[in-house]
Amino acid sequence: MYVYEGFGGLYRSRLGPRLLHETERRRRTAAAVELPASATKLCLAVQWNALLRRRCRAGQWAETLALFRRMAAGGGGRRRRSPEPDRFTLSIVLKACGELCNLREGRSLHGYLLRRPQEELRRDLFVGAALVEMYSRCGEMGGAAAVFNAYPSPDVALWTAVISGYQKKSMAEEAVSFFSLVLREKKHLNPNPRTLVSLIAAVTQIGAPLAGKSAHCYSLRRAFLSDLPLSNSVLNMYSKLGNADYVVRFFAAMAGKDVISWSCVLGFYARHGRTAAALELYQRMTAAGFRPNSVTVIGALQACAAAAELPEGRKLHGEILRRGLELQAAVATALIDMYMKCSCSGEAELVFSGMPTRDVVTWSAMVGGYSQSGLPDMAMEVFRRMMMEGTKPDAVAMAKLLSSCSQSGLLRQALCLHGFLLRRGFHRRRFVVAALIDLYSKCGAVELAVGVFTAMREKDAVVWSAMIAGFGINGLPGDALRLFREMIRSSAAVPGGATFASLLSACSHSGLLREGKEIFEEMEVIHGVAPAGEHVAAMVDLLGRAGELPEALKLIAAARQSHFSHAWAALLAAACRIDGGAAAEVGELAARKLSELGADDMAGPYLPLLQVFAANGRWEQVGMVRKTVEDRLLRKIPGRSSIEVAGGIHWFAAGDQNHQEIERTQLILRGLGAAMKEGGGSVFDDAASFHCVD
DNA sequence: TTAGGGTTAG
Repeated sequence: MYVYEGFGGLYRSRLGPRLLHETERRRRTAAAVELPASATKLCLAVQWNALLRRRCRAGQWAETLALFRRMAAGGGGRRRRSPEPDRFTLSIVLKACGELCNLREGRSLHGYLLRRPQEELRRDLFVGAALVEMYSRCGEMGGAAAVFNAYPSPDVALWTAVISGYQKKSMAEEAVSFFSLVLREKKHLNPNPRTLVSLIAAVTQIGAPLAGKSAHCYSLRRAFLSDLPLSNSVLNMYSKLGNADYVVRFFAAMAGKDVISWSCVLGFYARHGRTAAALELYQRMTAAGFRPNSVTVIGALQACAAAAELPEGRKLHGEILRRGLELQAAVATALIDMYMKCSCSGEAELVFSGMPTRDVVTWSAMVGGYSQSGLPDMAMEVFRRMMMEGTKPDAVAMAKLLSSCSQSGLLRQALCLHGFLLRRGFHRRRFVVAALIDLYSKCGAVELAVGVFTAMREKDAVVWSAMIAGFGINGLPGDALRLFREMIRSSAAVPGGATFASLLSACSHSGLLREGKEIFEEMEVIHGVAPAGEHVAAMVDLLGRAGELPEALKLIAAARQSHFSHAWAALLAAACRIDGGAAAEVGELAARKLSELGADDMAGPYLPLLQVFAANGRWEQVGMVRKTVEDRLLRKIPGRSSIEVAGGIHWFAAGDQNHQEIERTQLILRGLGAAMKEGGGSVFDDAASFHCVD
């Protein structure tokens, strides 16, 4: 007797499946149907399994479990006779429990299994793997390891399942130690390519390149690298642990490559700013006949975004539309990000509005995009819309919003946001705290920034650097240097490039020449941070402000060529602040060097040069520079200042001669100050939060 | 079993 799902329900037939008519077969694959009680009493476990498997394959996990409950209850018929679940039943139902994160039902199945009299079922490694998978998916890794340990002779698949479970639950250290423990204790077990894939994924997560290399060597010795997923894992490991040489060599040596291998290297280039190499690889890949998928185009879009390569980005957009990849939220988000980074907010908005569904990542890309475009009000508006439409912000969205608000420098807004993130528990995330410290610092509320900094228990280099920078931008270089010393003395955080950039900038703005020189030397010699363009520029600025132009020139001569544009621009700016013929000559030299480097596409550097020539009465040169600016239609982005008064924001252009407006504002401020004194207003009501942009 | 969207400090 056979039981089939068919049109209108379930029916019995004495015919075997081969004799069923084709249309009947089609009906069987139709939507799942409710099981009629009368029909089920005759079912055997095999037949139940077929029904369970069908629901399982359709991803109908809840229905799978419901069906199993009916099976356990004897199908609900009069002669309640429940068939004995076999290894297939158990593994299907355990999978459903895992997918639904239903630990209770999974555990009860495990208990049921242990109570079964059949020894072979309890020793069945197939069921064991399903149990491990169920516990892993439910995040109950103790249970998964216990299943492994309970087996008298576990196999490599069971071992791999536990390692993979740990790794997928971001317990990479545990994955590696479980691998080592079993390798030591169970001599009969040898890792297979799958085991190594999970191990290498864990090693990559931890960021342990030595362990990664050793797994690579082991795979070589066992001749496992013909396994494409394994060699892709090794490639990914090298690409994440940042060794460009290994990535290129390993990729070149790979006998077989697939779209994953190509996408992995493409992503590596994009993440490391090697945008031309990334786009060239994309061309090579398509020329070699590989079809780019969503991951590939995301990598290529990231490269375009990093290089602000709008024409390439637009071409990719066309390709994405042709392949129908824009429906994937990840692809559309990468497109939005690319357009935003290429200063095309209009096109980003078009992509955004065409998306069928948006998640918090998409919204954050819009918030971040408007922030980068210098439109903090738009960023706030998008954030509000996101909240209105019921998408909850995550830590990244908060960090982006905070960083956007730091452009407006509105203390009241900062206080509101601080309250909001305290209520939602984001204050525990270090990168959010760093953004908050930065925000308070830019609002001029350095004491509030210090409060946030002090309250953070485990500070990383970013948090420390944010506070150091906060002191610097508030004209407190002594505090910045003191905090840096404290960071070195009392914390395990390692100062990075940005830490030193903040310190040098703090020294430069306050003219602390000796301290700046010490920091610059200490940076490379003691802390092993090679000076980047911004460090050289800050140092040139510091020397230039102190009038030590020859020393600044020496520093540039010793710098790497890639740092030249930063350095000459800094020297030009510095030279313009000094009177005298020597300064004018150095300024002229710097402008010429910038022109040779092709780094003079904005009018910015030319304007101070005009001042230098004018101050020295070199009118002929003034005329020449002016002509260059006019001929090349160069523009300078005008600076603006804002002042917050009683909730409203007043804007001024830099160098605004409209004294009446300024005086009026000052009057309002004075009036407000007096009113607040009378009313005993708190600092949080302070209307005089002042900020300069540019 | 392998790759993948928006992260923070100047």
